[in-house]
Amino acid sequence: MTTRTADTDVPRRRARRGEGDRLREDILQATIGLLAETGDLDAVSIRAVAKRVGVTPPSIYLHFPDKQSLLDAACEPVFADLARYFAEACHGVSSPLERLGLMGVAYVQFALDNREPFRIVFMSRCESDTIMSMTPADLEAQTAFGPVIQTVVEAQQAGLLGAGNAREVAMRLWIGVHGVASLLISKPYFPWPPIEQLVNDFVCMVGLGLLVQTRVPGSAADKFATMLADLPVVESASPAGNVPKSAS
Amino acid sequence: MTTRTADTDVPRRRARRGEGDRLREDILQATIGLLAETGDLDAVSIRAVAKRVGVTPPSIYLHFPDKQSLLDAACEPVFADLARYFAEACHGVSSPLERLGLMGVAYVQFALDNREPFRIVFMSRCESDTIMSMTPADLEAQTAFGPVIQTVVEAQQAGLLGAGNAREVAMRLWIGVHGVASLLISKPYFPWPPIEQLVNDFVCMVGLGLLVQTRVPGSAADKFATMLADLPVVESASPAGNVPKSAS
DNA sequence: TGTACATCAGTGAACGCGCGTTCACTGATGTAC
DNA sequence: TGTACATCAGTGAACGCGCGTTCACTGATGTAC
Repeated sequence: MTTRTADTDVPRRRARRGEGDRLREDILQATIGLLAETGDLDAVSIRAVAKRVGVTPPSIYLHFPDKQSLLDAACEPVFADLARYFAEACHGVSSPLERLGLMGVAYVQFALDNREPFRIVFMSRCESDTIMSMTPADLEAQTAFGPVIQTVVEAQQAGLLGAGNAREVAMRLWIGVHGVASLLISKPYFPWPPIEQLVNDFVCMVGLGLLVQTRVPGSAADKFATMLADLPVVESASPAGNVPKSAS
Repeated sequence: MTTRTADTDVPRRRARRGEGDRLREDILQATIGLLAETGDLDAVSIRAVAKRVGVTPPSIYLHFPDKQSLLDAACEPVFADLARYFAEACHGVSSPLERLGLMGVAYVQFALDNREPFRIVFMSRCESDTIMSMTPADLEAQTAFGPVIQTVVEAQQAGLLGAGNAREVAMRLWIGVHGVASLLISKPYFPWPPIEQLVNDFVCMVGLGLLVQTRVPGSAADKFATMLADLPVVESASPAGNVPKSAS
């Protein structure tokens, strides 16, 4: 009745006819679980996954052609998951500027909640060929980057941010929060201040910088000089509230 | 006269008596070279290093007790190298604010010039025990983080930045440029704008954000509201010039 | 209701590989007499 | 000046390991008659 292997964590009931796909799902979950628990890509071997599922290594190959496909499949939902974090963070918030701040916080939260998938997808050099061969448009559509650009555009249209290349502005925002997320993941032992405060302060700083950068005319030198000498008056717009903190 | 191995890249002259340490240096250089050329930590095996030096694997053990020690030794100078980048970037620049911007640019440049060592030291999770067991003070002293904090303090004393926890301000700056550096390294294929422009724009944004954040009183919400409505006048100070660009 | 058979989920043993590391050794180099 | 010898840099073969993957197979499940 039960399938046994010496190396198995849990003896496993053989799937019934037509239920072969159950094992596929179990293998994926085991892979994700191993990634999360060990926090180490090298700890995820075909053998380790098989052992965790309670099955022999060759069984993996009934469902995935090779190891890379398995890893790809385990990381495949990561963009969709991130997009969900974004959507939830923005839910009911009308100010695009505030939404940008909340998305930044959500990005960090997502990274901390999904450390290894995040690490693999956002922090490792080698990617599956699919991502490397994407056009910029595909990238934006499939990597949760599109909503960020869209929100920047909305902020510009609302007069909250000055005009400018929305993609590049979005990249600056991404780059900033990526710094927070990746350092918190790779240097957890570093004597950081409390994470929430760190993230809020950082997002706030970036938001303020972006405001000045896009709205105050002139070169970087001009802006710094202006800021330091005597902050100038620019055409007014409605207040955006506390970007990183309060929702809705 | 020459030492030969089937697997050798270059036949190697045996060191004379008392010159045994020459091999040690060659092994280190080969390791660094392999890291840089392959861009892959996994490509650096004892065997690969030995082959590149033109020596058999056991010879490595005459100079390093194990593989980890070799990797540690190869990455050991990384902080000192970074500190040198910082020093060169700041040379002859009097404004602390401008120096901070130049250090940010230098951090990114350093990362791009030393991709694999940077990756290992700043982007990977596991560290040698020595770093993990350092006190915050040691960390600052030995990781080139100290000069950044020091420069923040100077900027505060000069009235360029508002008062506040200098360590935390320095961290925010580090986090920001780390986002640039790590994304450029791990996602080189991403359709970035020209790197110099990207870095300058980003550093400028962070610098401006920091100015507002530390100098304009009030909560984040207040500051955003103020910025958006009508930028306020704060006590003046001398202009800082174009932070990211001009040196000396 | 019983039986032969096709299907299919999964097994067990083995493959070749490259790895880090060990250990007994070799042979050139320098030194003492 | 010649020779025996100690030193020391480096070798060569082997170890055990875990890896990804292959392949012939087994045996439970469901179906046709």
